[in-house]
This record gives sequence, structure tokens and C-alpha cells, in this order.
Amino acid sequence: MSRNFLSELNPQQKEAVSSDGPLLIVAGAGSGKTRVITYRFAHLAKKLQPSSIFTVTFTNKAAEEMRERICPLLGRDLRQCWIGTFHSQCLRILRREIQHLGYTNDFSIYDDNDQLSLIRHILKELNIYEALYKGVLQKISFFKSSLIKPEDFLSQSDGFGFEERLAKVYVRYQDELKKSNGLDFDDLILMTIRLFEEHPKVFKKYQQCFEEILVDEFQDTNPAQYRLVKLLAEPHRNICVVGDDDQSIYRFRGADINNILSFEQDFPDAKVIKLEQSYRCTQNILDASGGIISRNQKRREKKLWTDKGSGETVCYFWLSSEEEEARHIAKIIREFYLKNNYGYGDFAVLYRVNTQSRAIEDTLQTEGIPYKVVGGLSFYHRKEIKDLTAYLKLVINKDDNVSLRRIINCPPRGIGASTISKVEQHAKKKGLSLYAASKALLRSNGIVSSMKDKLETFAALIERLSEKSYKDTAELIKAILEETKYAESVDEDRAANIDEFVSAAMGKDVKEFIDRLSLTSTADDSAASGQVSLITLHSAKGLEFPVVFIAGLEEGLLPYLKAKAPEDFSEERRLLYVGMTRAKDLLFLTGAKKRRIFAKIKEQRPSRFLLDLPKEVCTIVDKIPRNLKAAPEASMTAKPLPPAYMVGSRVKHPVWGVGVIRDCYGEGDEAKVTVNFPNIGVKKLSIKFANLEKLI
DNA sequence: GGGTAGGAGGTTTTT
DNA sequence: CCTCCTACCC
Repeated sequence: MSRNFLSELNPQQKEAVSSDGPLLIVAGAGSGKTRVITYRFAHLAKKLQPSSIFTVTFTNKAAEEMRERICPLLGRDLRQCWIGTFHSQCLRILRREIQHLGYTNDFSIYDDNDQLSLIRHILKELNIYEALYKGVLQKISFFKSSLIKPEDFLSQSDGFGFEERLAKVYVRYQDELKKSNGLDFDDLILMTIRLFEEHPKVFKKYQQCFEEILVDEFQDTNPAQYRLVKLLAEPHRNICVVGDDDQSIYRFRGADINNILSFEQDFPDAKVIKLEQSYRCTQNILDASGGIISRNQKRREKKLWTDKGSGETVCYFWLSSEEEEARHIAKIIREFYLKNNYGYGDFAVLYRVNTQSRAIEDTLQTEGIPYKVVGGLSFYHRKEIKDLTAYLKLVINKDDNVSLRRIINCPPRGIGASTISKVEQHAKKKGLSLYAASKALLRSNGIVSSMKDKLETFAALIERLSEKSYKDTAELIKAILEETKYAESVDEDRAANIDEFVSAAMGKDVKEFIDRLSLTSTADDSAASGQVSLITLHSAKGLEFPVVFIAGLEEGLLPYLKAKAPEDFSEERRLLYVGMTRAKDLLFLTGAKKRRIFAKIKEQRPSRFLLDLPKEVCTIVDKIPRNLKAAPEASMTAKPLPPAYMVGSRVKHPVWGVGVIRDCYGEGDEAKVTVNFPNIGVKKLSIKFANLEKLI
């Protein structure tokens, strides 16, 4: 405790650690951000109780790491401290206080999977057949995380009927959550805000409790999360946010980069400190990535530097196919490995989409290079695990309609659509949850006996499971397995997963276990040792490797073909920037002329982003043999044309009149758009034939 | 109420 | 190409 933290820091870091009042720390890639946060925490803890510092991160991993690094600095137990993810902190508050909002504290938490099944149920119920249901969840979640209520966007509706229907689904969705005594991820934040705004007494308690607010990865906060920390910071105004606007890559999930860009508007007296010394990348890598990111318009200007030296130049290899690309990557890895400079664990191959890993995996396998694919479908998202979790949730919260719908006929017990719809109708009529409605139906004899028996058996099963007390969650899961014979209808793999699930549940309290399960997506086992990491650009954020490859630097892949609006391209650019700045020593970029996209082999062009690489620090190597290549120089320099039709722009059709473009896809003669015409509806049109007129 | 064929669509994903 | 959803049939 007597240790002087400040002596181990550079001047900007020092200031960031010890400064008072509203503070924004703009932390460039590899600038020692975590060190600053942990030291700041330790510094604050000299005069404050650690439990009065409200610290939020985005991942469980980051929160754990922070605890681990602060603990030795303070030499005391931090278990009671408020260090955690936005969602876990809110959950902790809501489990204590949610009765003020008319829920009970046994509420269920719904993940995106649960949300999707609920949305689908509602769309079916409202007879909305359009193939837009995937987007519905994303839109509702976006509205919620942006603090937009159904009536808010209804008032600015465009009269196409689209918003009205969406609002209807939104309202219905919230209703159903409430009936189920359930909260989705967005609700965890929103309900905490509501609790504070509607219950001043409770609010005051927490405001007084938290004298300092510390927010990590601030560039990824959504408006709701920002609102929450602003509320908490009101009385003391000691809010410190840390982030890097250039690494904001979660816009598609509602993250709002404006939170970090305009922080001073909310806190005019805020101090802004930039951490610009990188302890990770070589100067060449910083210059190359700087060339890419500096082309973005909306950003905070910064000049990263290092005393590591310039290092090797960044190389771009243009190869004939994705197989060639993979072979080339494998060849370089092998070379550096044999020269004994690096172990396999020092390499990472980054890519935009998961499907790209296939070709690389195949090659590494045949070359005998050990690798591991990071990310992918997590253990807890597997069907059998989710099924069993649904039983657990239902036992704890009988009103949980989503979990009940999931397992009422799983494994099959003869309760089909007609029985369920009978229960749904009764539930709706009486304003009950499905479980309560089932029991009411059984009592009232308002149901034919073939249905009745089966429903009775199910209700009795849930009752039996609830009545007993269990020494830990494993006991309860075992009881479920025994009663339902669930394990008998699954294959070996799934059975093995179930066994693993049971052992993970040993010695754990049921409610705590479910909460943990709900707020954890990845089984944190990503400690890659001696293996090449294959990983998406998104998942690579926060990691670093001595040697990094970024594969598929081609138009359509990076930037991805779905990018249409300028902000989309800015985000793709940031994504590339994040990838490049993962490299400590060496950075290789690759692209392939021919790539399989779904079934077809497509001709690819190099990514437009390559135009922004400073020539002095980059080497561009064309690996395609002379006689085969079709003027790569020309395609390198030719700036790709911006798409002629953009989402949101207005067009005029000779017959249907004026409409708004909802979507565009395809190129050249293949280009198509979907257009929403008032009073006519959504039409799919080919640009080539539709004879559309562009309106400004 | 449960199985199978046909069709559409197919990024990224901290919680 | 391959997966997952839906609709339809038994």
C-alpha cells in the first residue's frame, strides 16, 4: 500500500491516474490502458472505500482481469466491490430492488436466443408473415438500447405502415416480457435506469454509495449505458471514461461512437487526456494503421508513437486464390517458426467472417501446424444446454413463458400445437402466465381429457422438481434428467456436453448458477498456448500477437459487401485498424483474386483501404504469375465506384411512384433493390429493368 | 402430433 | 454449398 504507483507511469498516464473531476482518457492501441485503470482504482482507494468505486467493463474477462490486477496493488479482498460488466452490475442492483418496478426478484434473464423465439411467437400471433423477422429483433433491441419508446418512433413514422407494425410488435414484446417476469439484456440496463428515475429514494442510496465512476471501453457504450453512468455520476461528478474512438466496432449492436466524440458536451469541465505512446506496435505498424484510420472523418485526432523502433515494413500479398492465400500464410508461419524466432502461439490469422477460417484451417492441418479457432459457438449456446437451462429457469420462475414454450414438449410428451394454443388463449383471456393458465385449465376441467392427462403430467413434473430442495445445481439437473429422460434421446456428443454441464454445476447455488450462465457467453478457455490463433477481427479486439495476418483484404469482404452508408465504411475501416494494431512486430495483409462465396467462385478486387497505406512503410507484393494476371496495377489504383443506389434514398418508379429504398444488393446488371412504396408495399426490383429515377 | 421435403438466405456479436 | 425454417403430408 505504501508503493508509489506513479513512478511506474509515463507523464500522461500519471495525470490520468491522479486527475479529479470528469475525465476522458483517450487510450490509443497498446498505450497501457488497463494499467492506467487499475492504478487509478488503486490510487482512488487510498482515500475511498473500494466499494464506493463503480467500475464497468464490457466483458466478464475484462472485469476479472481488472480484479486480479487491482488485488495485489491493494492487498485486500475485492469480492464485495462494484467491478463488473454493465449487465452484471445492473443485475446485482435489480435482484435487490426490482420489486419497486412490479417484478419479483426471481425474474428470468433472456438472451438473444430467447428474444428471437419470443419475437417469432409474436409475429406469428399477429399474422405478420414478411421475411423481416430477423431484422425485427435487431430493430427493437436498437430502439431499447437507444432509449426510444414505441410512441417515440411512431410519431415520426413515414406512413408506410412499417413503423406501426413494428411498434405493435415492440409493445407486445415488452408486454410478454413483463408477463413472464423476464428481462432481456437491454432491460437489465433500462430497468435500472427506470428504477433510478422513478424511485428517488432508491436512486439516492446508490448515488451516495458511488463516489467514483469508472467506465472502460467507453467507445462501445450505447445511449442507455451512458445514461446510466451519467445518472450515477450526477452528485459527485467524478466520472472517468476510458476508450478509443478508433476502435469502436460494435455500432451494429447499438454502440454509439458519439458518446466518446462529444463527451465534453455533457461535461464541459471535463479534462481530456490522450495516451499516445504505444507499448505494443512498431513505428511502421503504427504508421501503416494510422494511414488507414486517419481517413475517417468523425474521430479524435491522435498521433501514436513508440520507442520500439521502426521494425519491418508491413507487407501486402496479392494471391491467386483463397487456397493460395492460406498456403502463403502457412509458408510464412513455418519459416518464422523454423528460424526459431517465434512459437506457434505467437501467430494469429485475423479475418472478417468466420467462413474464411475454413480454407486456412484445411491448409494448416495438412501442413501440420497446430492451430485453434477462437470464438465460434459457445458451450452454453448448445441446444441441449439451453434446454436444460430452460428447465432450471422455469423451476425458479414459473411465469417464464419463453422457457416453458421451449421445453413443454421437449423431450416430446405429446403436447402439441393445439394443446399449447388452448393454453395460450386461456392465458390471454385471464391475463395469466402460461404455467398459471395450465393449472387453471386443469382445475376448471375446460379441456378434453387426452390433452388433460398430458398437461397434468407436465405440471406435476414441474411441481415435483420445485418442491424438493437440492444441495446444489448439479442435483437439480440430475433430477431433471431422470424425470424427463432427456439424455436418452440425444447422441453421444450431446450426452458428453450434458455430463460436462452437470459437473460445471456441482457445488453451485441454483439462482447464482443461472445468473452466471445467463451473463456468460464464452467458456473462458481462450488461453492459446503453442497454437496459431484463427480469429475474427471483432473477437481480436483487446488481444495482441507478435505476428499478425489479416486475410481477405478484398472488396466485398473488407469492407464487407453489406456496408452501404458512409458510417458503415468508417466502421469497416476501424475494424481493419483494430486488426492491424493487434500486431507487435510483424504484420502481413493478404488478398485473393478468386474466392468461393457461397457456391460461386467470384473475382475479387483488392480492398479500397489499401490505397491509404503509406508507401514508405508498406511493401506490396503481387504473387500472381505474369501470364495469368489481369492488370492488377489498374485494379489496385482504380477507385471502386460508390454504389449508385443507397439505403434510405428516394426513387421514382413509372407506375408505383415515389418510394424509399430499404435494401440493395448485387452488382452491375445483377443489382437489385427493395423499395417501399406507400400504399403499395415492398417491391423487389432489378435496377437494369425497373427504370427507376433517382430523387435527391 | 410428428416427420420430411423444398426453399430461402447466408456479417460481425462483449452481455 | 449448407443450414435452418416452413409448409405440408401422413
